[in-house]
Amino acid sequence: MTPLQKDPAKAEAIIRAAIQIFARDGLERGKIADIAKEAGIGKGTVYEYFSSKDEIFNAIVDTIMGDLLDASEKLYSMDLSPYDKLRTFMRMNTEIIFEMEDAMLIMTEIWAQGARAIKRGEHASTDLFGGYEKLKRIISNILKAGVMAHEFREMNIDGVSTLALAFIDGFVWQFMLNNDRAAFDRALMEGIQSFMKGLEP
Amino acid sequence: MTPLQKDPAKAEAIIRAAIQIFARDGLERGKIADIAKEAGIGKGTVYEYFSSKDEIFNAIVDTIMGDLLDASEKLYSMDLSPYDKLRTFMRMNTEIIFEMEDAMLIMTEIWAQGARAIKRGEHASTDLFGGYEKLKRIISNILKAGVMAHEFREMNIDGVSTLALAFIDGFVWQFMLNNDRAAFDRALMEGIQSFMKGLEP
DNA sequence: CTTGCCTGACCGACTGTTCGGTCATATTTT
DNA sequence: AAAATATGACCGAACAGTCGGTCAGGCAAG
Repeated sequence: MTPLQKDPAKAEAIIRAAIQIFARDGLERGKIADIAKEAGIGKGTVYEYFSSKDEIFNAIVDTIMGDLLDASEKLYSMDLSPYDKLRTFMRMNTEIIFEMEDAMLIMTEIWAQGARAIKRGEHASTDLFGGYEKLKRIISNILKAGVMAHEFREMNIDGVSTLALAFIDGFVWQFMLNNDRAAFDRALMEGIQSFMKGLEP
Repeated sequence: MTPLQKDPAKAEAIIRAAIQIFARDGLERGKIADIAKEAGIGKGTVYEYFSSKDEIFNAIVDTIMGDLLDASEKLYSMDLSPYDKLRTFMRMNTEIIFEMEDAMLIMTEIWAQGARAIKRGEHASTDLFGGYEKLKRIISNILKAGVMAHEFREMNIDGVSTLALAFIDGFVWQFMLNNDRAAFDRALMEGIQSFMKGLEP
């Protein structure tokens, strides 16, 4: 449904261009014409690959969330102690998202859009929330294993996994403004340390 | 500059209506006409009080941020131990924001808008970031006092205050989706506990 | 010739902002 | 007190600009 067969490389190019344009101009102000120009194709061609602007949003979410989930699942299946796994999860996801600055700006708007839709009783058109739930489940599993192994204290799993995701999300956001990579790394290290310390038995 | 003299009550009514409409439809899709209708006045009258849509955004930010800062500063000046002060700060702000659901949806979009502007080299038109800095400074001061009093461990103040704000922000966001107040309270309690534990000496 | 991708001019819907005019109220005049 | 006048808050029709999406024709490949 999303990227029709045809030339998959072109579909990807459109998505890349769309991420750039939407990050610069916002979801509403970002013009299809600009995306087409950025991708080096005609406006009409965009509609050969995506039937509407909304569908481009969807494709962006799928791409980004896919990347994030792939990395997380790969990490999850590695042979590490729960403690190290969680620590690495936090650091890795924060850094991945930080690098994807453009995408992050877009995801935020899409998230808000979805939240509004849900408030209205409709269901969000994108599957952003589903991806988020999957991430949360991975964290929950790591936490459970850690508690079982007495590496972490007893805890309300749901509360802490919420905290973990809040951490990642909020952290990146604050550093999106002042692109000081060194300060980011320093604060991230301190933040993760503090977070992990809060889980000790 | 913002609310002209005229009838201050009407300016407030416009802002209230605007928050409602923008939260429902988004910043771009939210129509001035709808705001006017919601406020029970004519479309043209809106422009007697605010010279543009952007200025309404500004007024919203000032209102919300003002409330948040007032509460925080009041708490800051209370006679409590740094530990209790921080604990209360976290809980209070999270709850205030949670209650202001509508405003939060809007702030997020405005934040993204500002981040894009900054990325482009312009400066954000709203003063959202300034308010955020003020909040951060309050937290930093509490933390410093706590370290001094040996209630908290030695730490990178900036990293932890970033973490604290990330906590509040991210936490509320996740619960905006499933309006389960009981679950929110449970997770919040666990989250704060975990956070505070991370700061112990 | 046929097929099918590609294109950009075009259409129509939408909405922020403007502006000339209305009218309730306040102020001045008689 | 009543009439005349002035004020400015209020209004919504009209304007002008913007864009998502369409489609008739171009072009390349087989």
